[in-house]
Amino acid sequence: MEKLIDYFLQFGNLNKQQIELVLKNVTEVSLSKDTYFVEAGKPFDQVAYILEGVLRICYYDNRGEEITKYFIDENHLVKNPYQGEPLTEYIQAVTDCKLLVFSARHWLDLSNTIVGWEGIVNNILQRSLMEKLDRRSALVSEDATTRYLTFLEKFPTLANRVSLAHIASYLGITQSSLSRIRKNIR
Amino acid sequence: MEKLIDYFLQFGNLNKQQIELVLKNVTEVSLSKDTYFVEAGKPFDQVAYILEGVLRICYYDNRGEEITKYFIDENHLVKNPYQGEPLTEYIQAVTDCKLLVFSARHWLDLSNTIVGWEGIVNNILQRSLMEKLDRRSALVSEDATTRYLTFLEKFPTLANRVSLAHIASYLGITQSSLSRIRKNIR
DNA sequence: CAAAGCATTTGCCATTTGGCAAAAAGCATT
DNA sequence: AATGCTTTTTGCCAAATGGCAAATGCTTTG
Repeated sequence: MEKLIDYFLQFGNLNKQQIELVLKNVTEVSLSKDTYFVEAGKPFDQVAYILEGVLRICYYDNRGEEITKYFIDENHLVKNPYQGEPLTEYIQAVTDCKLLVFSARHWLDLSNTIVGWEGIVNNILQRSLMEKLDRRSALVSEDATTRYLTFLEKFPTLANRVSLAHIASYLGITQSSLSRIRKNIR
Repeated sequence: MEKLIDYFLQFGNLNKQQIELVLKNVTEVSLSKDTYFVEAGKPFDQVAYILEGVLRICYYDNRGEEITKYFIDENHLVKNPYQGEPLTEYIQAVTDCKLLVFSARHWLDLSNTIVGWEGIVNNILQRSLMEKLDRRSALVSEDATTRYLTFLEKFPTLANRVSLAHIASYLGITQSSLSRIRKNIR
């Protein structure tokens, strides 16, 4: 649980009481590999913090291809960017996961009780959105090999835990191309 | 100026006094085509609303290629996502522009005076970040022709106002490829 | 241990895109 | 109308990537 608090403290201050309140409002949840945490079209009002494991956000494009928009790994927050509206994408466990989950009600309690909570959270979300935007953006202008190399740099721990197919669908290349690229790199 | 207010009202309520305050804090600024509004490495603490024209956010990748991360056109807000820190990218006028600019001080005044201002603004920024992320993301898995076609759909008014080179650098393809694609589409 | 089921690699070939340089087209200025 | 400048289009060829199917490798399960 300490990880969770450390995480929030990076973005703002919390006193002891506030920290206790946060901890009181959270529940540990396990997800096994390949399970969907949330499905497109369904509400997603909880907020989750990843303790262990990797999630991916994905959707199907108009040709029916499954596309991974991004991965989220340990020590990151997962929250519906369009609060209150149903999710438009899937959130799937790529590995077995342990999450700390705030229910919608508990999260609301935090917002109402902790002065500055919204600010802290907005800060977190904005930064993580920027990061994702930057990563996705960079891919657009890179060739396939560079895409994979920067992926390795940015997510060194993911390469071994995530299937080729998922990585390929994140990088926007075919699985066989990715396989060939990996061969050529060594 | 009405546009500016309408824009904010989409995301939250403002009473007459608050609206007046917003209008009092804003200054009209003109930018001519190709001018940099802000340069990488410099502080960018103002907030701008585009009345007319198109800006682009761009940077140089490690091969020195200029990359357009996104375009921002009329009736959108431009703000440093990392408040207080210098900008890491360039903001350039792609056409002649008319902006409404809030200085850092004036913007702060609004935050301090208008209850809920931060909330409105966060809402705006979060949504626009999501939109950009979605657009950039989609490009990753599309082929060059599809990239251009979806660009046309999403920014129908931009195609005629922005140079081929800029569009190509946004789509992540070469200028000549783009030219060929346009030929094949008709 | 064998069989079944996935995940990954490979081969072969078609298609797409890039690189580079020249030509053509557009535009503004005189 | 002629000149110079920038943008866009083309041609030519090389390189990168995709599509598809078969082969190989790995893991799980009975």
